[in-house]
Amino acid sequence: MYIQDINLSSLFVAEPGELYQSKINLNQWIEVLVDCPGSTDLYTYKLPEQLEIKPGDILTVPFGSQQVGAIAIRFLSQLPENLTPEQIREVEDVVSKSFFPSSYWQLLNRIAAYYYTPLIKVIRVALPPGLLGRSQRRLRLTPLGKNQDVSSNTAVFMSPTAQQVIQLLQKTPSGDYSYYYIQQKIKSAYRGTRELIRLGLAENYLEPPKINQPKLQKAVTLLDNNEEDLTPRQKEIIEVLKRQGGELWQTELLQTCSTSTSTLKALEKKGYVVIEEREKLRREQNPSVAGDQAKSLTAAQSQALETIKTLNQFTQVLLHGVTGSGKTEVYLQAIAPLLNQGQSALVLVPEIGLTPQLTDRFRARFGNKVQVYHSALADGERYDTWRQMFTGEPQVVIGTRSAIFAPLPNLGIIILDEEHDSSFKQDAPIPTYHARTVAQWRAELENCPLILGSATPSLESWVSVRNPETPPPSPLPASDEGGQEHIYISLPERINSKPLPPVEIVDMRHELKAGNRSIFSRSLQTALEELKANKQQGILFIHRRGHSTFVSCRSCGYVLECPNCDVSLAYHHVEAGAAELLRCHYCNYGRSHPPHCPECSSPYLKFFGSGTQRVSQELNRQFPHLKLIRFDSDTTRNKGAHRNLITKFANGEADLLVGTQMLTKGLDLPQVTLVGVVAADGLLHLSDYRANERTFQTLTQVAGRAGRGEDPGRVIIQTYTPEHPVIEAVKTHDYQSFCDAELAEREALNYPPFGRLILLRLSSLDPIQVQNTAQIIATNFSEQTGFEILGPAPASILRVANRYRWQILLKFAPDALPNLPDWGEIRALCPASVSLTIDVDPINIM
DNA sequence: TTGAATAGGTGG
DNA sequence: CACCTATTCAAT
Repeated sequence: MYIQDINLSSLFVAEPGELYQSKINLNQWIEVLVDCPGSTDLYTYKLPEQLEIKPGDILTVPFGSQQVGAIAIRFLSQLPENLTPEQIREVEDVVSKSFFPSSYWQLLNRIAAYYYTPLIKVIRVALPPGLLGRSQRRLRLTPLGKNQDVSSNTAVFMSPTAQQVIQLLQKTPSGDYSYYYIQQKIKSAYRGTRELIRLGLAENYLEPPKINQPKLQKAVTLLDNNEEDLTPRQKEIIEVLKRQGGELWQTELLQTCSTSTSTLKALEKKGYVVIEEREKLRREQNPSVAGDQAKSLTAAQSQALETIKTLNQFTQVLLHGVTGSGKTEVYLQAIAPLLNQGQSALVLVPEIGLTPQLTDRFRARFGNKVQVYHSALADGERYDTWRQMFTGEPQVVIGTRSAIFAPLPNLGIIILDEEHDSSFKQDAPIPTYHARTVAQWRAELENCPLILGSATPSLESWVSVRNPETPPPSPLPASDEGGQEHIYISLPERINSKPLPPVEIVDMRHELKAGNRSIFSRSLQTALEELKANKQQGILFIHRRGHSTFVSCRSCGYVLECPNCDVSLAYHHVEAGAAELLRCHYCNYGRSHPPHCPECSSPYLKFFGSGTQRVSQELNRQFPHLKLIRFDSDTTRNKGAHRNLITKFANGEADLLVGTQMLTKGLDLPQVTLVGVVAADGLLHLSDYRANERTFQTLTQVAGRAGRGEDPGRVIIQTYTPEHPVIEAVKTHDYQSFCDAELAEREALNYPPFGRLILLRLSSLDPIQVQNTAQIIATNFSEQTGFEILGPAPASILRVANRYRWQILLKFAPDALPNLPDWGEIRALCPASVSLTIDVDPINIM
């Protein structure tokens, strides 16, 4: 059922020359992969006369009763035996003449095989959204239906379901919804819809796939001509055009000259200009940045740069640089010569919205050669950026996880910044790929270097350079020919010889004993007091957003819970006057905060646990003179909000930045001297095998925000378990000893990077059915050998958004290529109501 | 995904 | 048996 059945490796996507050849060879048919779950086979279509189609093109084809997206795979000169010409339909349209090089196809195939995902789904993540369109069955009201007043007794008689459907449709101005939506809203709606159609109140239609189109705009181009018969007004326009390099968008020209199209048309008639439609690239609007020059490097930086510059084939480099050691400058200078040689660079970062500073630096250095590509772009922008990459222009693409698929034809280098970050791993939907793993394959296929940069490398990357005899898991046999494949480069010091900030650990148990019941230790309080006096800035790190993590009744102990998930509701304090809100952080359910306990009616409801809001309130109370900015996913929801908040803070409009995880990622604010962690324990006590690693990384990263400028920094971490080895390691900035201890533990239990994991996630609305299915699958596994089975076990939060979740973890020995289960068979064990996701190399196993 | 076919259930 | 509803299957 998976793609191994189709041998696509021979599948070429052919070189340009061959294509015409093929056409002349009277290929009448083409095999395509259709974008439909559950159909991984190739389907044969007829090539229409008027369309020129080649393998690799993205198509629209009729499939059953609908139109779906498809990818052309290969020509066929003869029909397969089981098909007759009458059964074959014609390709509907060519959506995009894409032209992936063959290494790109190999990459997609490898991902499909490794992550047990149908190839079409891999293609879907690689393409910008809206290219693989599909038609939609919709229902709309006829004029008669729009004017039908159901409640009046003059109305046509109809059944209750039909009434429901027509009322739903009448609520929207267009009177138009998809069948799918109507069926979600109204149970057994199809009966009602049929009735409405019969009564002539509604009609059903097939909406053709909407596909992104290049945006066309009228452009005016100046032609060489002697300017004789021109009116003064026309001369003026020609002058403006000349000054702008002979070409302008019509709208802009009209605006600058405050003229009208008729004047332009007159000029066109006289043969001075041409007006024609040109493709306009939609790009994200960004404030322009001043240019800058390469900075001088420290000894360690130049050594790193020299090493990287000599690499001209696939090599994986771990660039381990402490926070503030200037990794970005090394990236910039490594990329510069490549661009001059006509090659492109791909830079992956954890979350682009969080790093406007990084993109700004790239823009300042490389100007418009920098393209930003990530899922938060508007579809049109994303599509245009993607198309633009095919041109082969040397460029730098900065993007998040999915940018690893950027179709750059001439890659000279791939860089993963903050490579330890877990947002490089996709949890859902499938393929559950890790951008680092994919980057390794891509760099290998493109034969270019891969730079993994981090102050706190993942144990996987660390092991791959430190113990070369234990290679990281890879479905490929390690190729030994030529050159060293893994290199370790260290930047052990901050630039300008700044020291790493000292880390003070505060034992909160002592604070309580000493009578301090505030959430801030005395030490942190003093530091906050001093902040304003010294005109310095600080960062406070809190593990959670919201106000309180749960609300409980003081009389009976009742905890307010989410009706859809097995978690307590978090309290969100909204602006004064607005309703107080309880919100579920898993399914986003919200309700108002009740005045009394729903259980015993006691009015004494108490908030427990502190989030960013609570801490902000507390700060305002205790330190009213400190101005603060809250920085979490509540306050940064809008586009550009990160940049605004950071700019405000950088301009000194606030003294303190209060926020969550986002603070740890790539902030470079020289004025920050103080970093406080309100409670380190919340991070530490998460029960999966990576909790230690993640805590170490987060704390080290957040600590690294302090003391990057002139003034020395300091870090205060509050905890109830100061003796914890991770806390100790953070205190001494000792990555090495943390690693040694952690690796020993992982090795003993065969956890990654020493063993491989595959997690099966099962979920269903029916609690009994998931549990049974999980049991059946696990039993089925137990007959096989070569791996260990952990579970089945309920997920740590059994129910999320009303779905019950169970999981089975498979652990494989490090060396043995496991006898993998037959996933088709496993899937067959799942009833339709239970969904199964296979997560290869899972990171989140909660 | 969706429409068609089919199997299973219910009331007349 | 007619009618309704849920489930399964095929699609080039």
